[in-house]
Amino acid sequence: MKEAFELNAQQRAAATWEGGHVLVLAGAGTGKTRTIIARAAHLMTSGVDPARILLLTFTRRAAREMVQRLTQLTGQEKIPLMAGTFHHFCLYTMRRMPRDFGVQDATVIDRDDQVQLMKLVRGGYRKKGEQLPRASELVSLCSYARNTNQPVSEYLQQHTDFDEETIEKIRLMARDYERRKRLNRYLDYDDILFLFARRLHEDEALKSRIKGFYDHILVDEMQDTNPLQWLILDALRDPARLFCVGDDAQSIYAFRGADFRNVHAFTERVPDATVLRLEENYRSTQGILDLSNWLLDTSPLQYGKRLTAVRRTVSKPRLLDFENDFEEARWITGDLIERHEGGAAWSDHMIITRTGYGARSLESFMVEKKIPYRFIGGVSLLQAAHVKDLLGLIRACFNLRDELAWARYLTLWPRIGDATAARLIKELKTLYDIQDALKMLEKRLKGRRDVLEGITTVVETWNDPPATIMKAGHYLEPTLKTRYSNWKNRRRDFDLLARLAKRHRSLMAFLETYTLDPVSVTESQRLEEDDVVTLTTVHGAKGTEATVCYLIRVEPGMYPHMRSLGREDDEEEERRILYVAMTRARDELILTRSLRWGGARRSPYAASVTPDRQREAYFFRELDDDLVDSNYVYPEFDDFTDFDFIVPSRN
DNA sequence: GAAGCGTTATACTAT
DNA sequence: ATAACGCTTC
Repeated sequence: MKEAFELNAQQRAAATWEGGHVLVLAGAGTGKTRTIIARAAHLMTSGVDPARILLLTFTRRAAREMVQRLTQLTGQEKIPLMAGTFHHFCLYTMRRMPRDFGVQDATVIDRDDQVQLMKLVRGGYRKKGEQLPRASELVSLCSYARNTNQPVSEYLQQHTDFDEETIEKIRLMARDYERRKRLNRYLDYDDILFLFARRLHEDEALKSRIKGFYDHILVDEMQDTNPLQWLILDALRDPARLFCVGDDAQSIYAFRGADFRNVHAFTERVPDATVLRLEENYRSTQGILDLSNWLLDTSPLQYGKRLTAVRRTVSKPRLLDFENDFEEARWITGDLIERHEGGAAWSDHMIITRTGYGARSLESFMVEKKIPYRFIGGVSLLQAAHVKDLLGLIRACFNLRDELAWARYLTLWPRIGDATAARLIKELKTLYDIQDALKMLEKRLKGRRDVLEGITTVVETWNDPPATIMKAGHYLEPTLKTRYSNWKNRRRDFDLLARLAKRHRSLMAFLETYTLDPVSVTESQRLEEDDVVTLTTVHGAKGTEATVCYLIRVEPGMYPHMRSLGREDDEEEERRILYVAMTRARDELILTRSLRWGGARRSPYAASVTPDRQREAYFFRELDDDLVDSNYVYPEFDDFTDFDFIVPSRN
């Protein structure tokens, strides 16, 4: 094996550490990924069987990338190392040990399904005119409590303003939600971690067996792990050694229960652990780091972090002001085209947005100017309405108790609404297999061959995922055509889906993969293309970098986002979000904004959070002029051609 | 009583 | 773009 790529002294010390547990504190751009890969390579050269190394990353994308780089580095074709997210690892292990966990034929549900299911539960609790949190908020609250491993009621009492009566109601709804999931044989994201962690902690023998699988556990993005994930790591360590890498200044998932005590309290929890640091930034120019350092310095918290560039180039970030978000989008797309014509690859450019919604005008310009891009964090392919219709049919055939899938499929047909569907679903839940279900539906829906034929179509092609999708899609076409006005565009997504399914042996495995690792519509369209611009949310940009980064809509109300205002911890997280965004850039960081409205417009929060309040909290309110090159970009003359009449002059 | 239709509110981050 | 809601029709 070739010796690992070049490492500096600190990186090498971490990668070749021979002692016990390690926490590596690694600032942005200090070669965190490189060090983890070098660590894995080092372990392999030292004779560790790669199958005994567990690599836990934050996204599946990160895992794929690391394994790919490790493959290149070691020159081996296939490395049998387990690499993936906590969720993947836990589910994989539970499926591999069916007798110990009993979740083998469960359906993994996404956020949308969680909310749908909660709606059904909530409906049973709401008396007319009564105020209850919306289903989506209930799901967030329950999910947060579970990820931080505390009872819902306790969490609500300590951290929210709900009155006792409402808290009790939410507690009961949370309980019913859990029951309903079990009855439907559903696993939501939280169940995957929770069930795994619970079994490890209640069954010593099982814990020992699973512990025996690994000697080394490498954890990326430790600052964004939550208490449930810590319980898992804690159960698996000793004799396995932990190698956790993180940066508290880049913690941006507190809303999901991430707890940076997993970093701060590491040495208390693991007394024999060593803390190592990576401090030299290889990614960015000093100008980009100066602005990033300044941002952390304005915090009341002490991050104790000052990034210093190894690179010599300085290049200050640019801060460009526009008349409005259309001018901003027009300029960025124009700049991209100019750079591309000048020989730069599309893929050298990344556009970073705080919210998916905030990038809408930009996206329309990208489409209009035909710039190839993929949107990380855009609407997931599996969540598009017509795709959910199709998957409803497929899922229903696989899991008779999947009530959301049945409801979706059955109500697709004329004269079948919520009430009829609910009656049928109740009966379906008492049956054992799809043949019984067909018999029952035949009896109940006399003369409705349309509804039944869809099911037989799926059952007949069950072992050929792309064929099932194409046949089912073809079958539903006449019905869906009447429901969606832009059917032609939507129809294409079925082909995309079939193409994606080709790589999978079973339909449910295929769906599960994309439920745990959602692909946006634009991503799936660009499967074979490498040279595309990346458009991403800040959260999606975590762990990545690009030569040129455009950070759009850096406006009051956006940084910090107005929804965070008034809650100190949330506002502080917004600072880290901006920090993460800025530190993605290698050579050029271009910040753009429009100050015309003095804050976000036409949003329900704009009414409760005044523009003044948004400006007051704005991170760039008192920006040091020396840190950026600022410009106001005037609209081009040609752009004023919208008038189709002449305003007469007065003289 | 259930289905279907038109109008209106809503939009932060995501495994 | 989609879900929720209220109202009309079957």
